[in-house]
Amino acid sequence: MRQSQLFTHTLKESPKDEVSLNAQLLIRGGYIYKEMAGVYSFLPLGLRVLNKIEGIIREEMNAIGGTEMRTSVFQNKEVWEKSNRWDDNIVNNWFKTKLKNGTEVGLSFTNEEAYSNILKQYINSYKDLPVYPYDFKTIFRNEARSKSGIFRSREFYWKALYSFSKDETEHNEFYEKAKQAYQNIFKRAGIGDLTYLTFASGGSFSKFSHEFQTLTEAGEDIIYVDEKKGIAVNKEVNTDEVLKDLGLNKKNLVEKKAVEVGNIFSLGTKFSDPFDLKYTNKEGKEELVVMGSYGIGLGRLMGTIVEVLADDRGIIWPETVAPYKVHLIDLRKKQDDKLYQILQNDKIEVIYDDREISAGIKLKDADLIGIPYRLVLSDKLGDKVELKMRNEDNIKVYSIEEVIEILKK
RNA sequence: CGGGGUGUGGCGCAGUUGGCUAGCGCGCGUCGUUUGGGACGAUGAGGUCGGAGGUUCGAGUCCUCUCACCCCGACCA
Repeated sequence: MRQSQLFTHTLKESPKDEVSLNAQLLIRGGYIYKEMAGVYSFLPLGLRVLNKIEGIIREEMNAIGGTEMRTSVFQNKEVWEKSNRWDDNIVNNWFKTKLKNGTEVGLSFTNEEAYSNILKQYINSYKDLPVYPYDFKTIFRNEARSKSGIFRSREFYWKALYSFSKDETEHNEFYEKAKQAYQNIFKRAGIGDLTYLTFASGGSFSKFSHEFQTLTEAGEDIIYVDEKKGIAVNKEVNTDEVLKDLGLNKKNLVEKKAVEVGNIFSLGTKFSDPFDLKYTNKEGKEELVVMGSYGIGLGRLMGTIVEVLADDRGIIWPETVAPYKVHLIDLRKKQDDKLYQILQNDKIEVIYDDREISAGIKLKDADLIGIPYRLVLSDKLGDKVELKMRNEDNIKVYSIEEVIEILKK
């Protein structure tokens, strides 16, 4: 990508209606555009990051047997009445609209009903289980108040997987796998060290649900972390009884603010029951399917990475989610695109700052945009090229051949 | 939904007890000089002050209504 072709440009100052660091940097860097409170469009750079995150999640979900599909955004009132979640008095954050003929439809705010309803048609026998369908899609929640930049928005892109298992044992087996997959995701996204498996309230079918909470002052949640054991409990379940259950000692817990980047929980038969989602077991008897739910908000994850890793000069993307691997900056009087072409031919993702503007602006922009490898071409370097990592201070000079070898790794 | 605050060129802001042609910085166009950390000079374009109504000789400034945005709280499958 030639930066001269990128229609976005950076902002020196933050828009006044954004207080949170994640939204400030993402807007200043040209990653997102605020449409209204709690609603953001993703610009070219932002979409690339979102796609990278999606790729990581997809790989991890597929690795544990997930099968990707796409549920509709419009939702059928009758389906939701089965689980008693259509009524606005019960679920207060629905967006609803009407067809021309007056039929009410809802806009997805979660996916349990859609999946339960669809899978009912395909699950008949124990031979059909277990299955793990999931999707990425935009969902809508009419939050009373959106806040914290892209942490809590009214429209957001998420991944939801639902597990359909024959019994508790089979469910628990998958649940543990999912837990591990989630940890892989956050590790690969560069926030593994700050993300804690956190015990939270479980609802009617299990003692606990599990949240993945990333430590940051920008978070909305309070958690209590046992750093040695590497786990945490959410404030909402931080009681003596729970701590005893988990074998945690109050003295080892530290109170922290955190943001929930993912959560998984066991649903038991909460949905299979109202949807009459049953299968016939080996003995010819009907049994209810045991379900689980596994969600991640991609925008929130993206915001969290920004929030946690940024420095005072801008964003610092981990290579795994960066929009490009390399930011090539040409400071020479006579610019040419030779190195850009070489990088392109070697399939190294590169954004090339070919703009005819001052060196200072290019360097400042590179820091703000936060791409991991920075290559600088300059008249004072001759045929050599300078390499600097966004998250390091030292600069090294290499020949073109050498730097290509490094970047190919 | 309760409380507090803010709306003035693309972005960030100033605008006094109502008074003349609404300013400043950044950004943008043109010319020239610059070229390793958001360069400098000259010159130019761009706003009708969130919206509607009202008071007044006169409203960015006062009043009423309204919309949007931000913060705190409540809420958060």
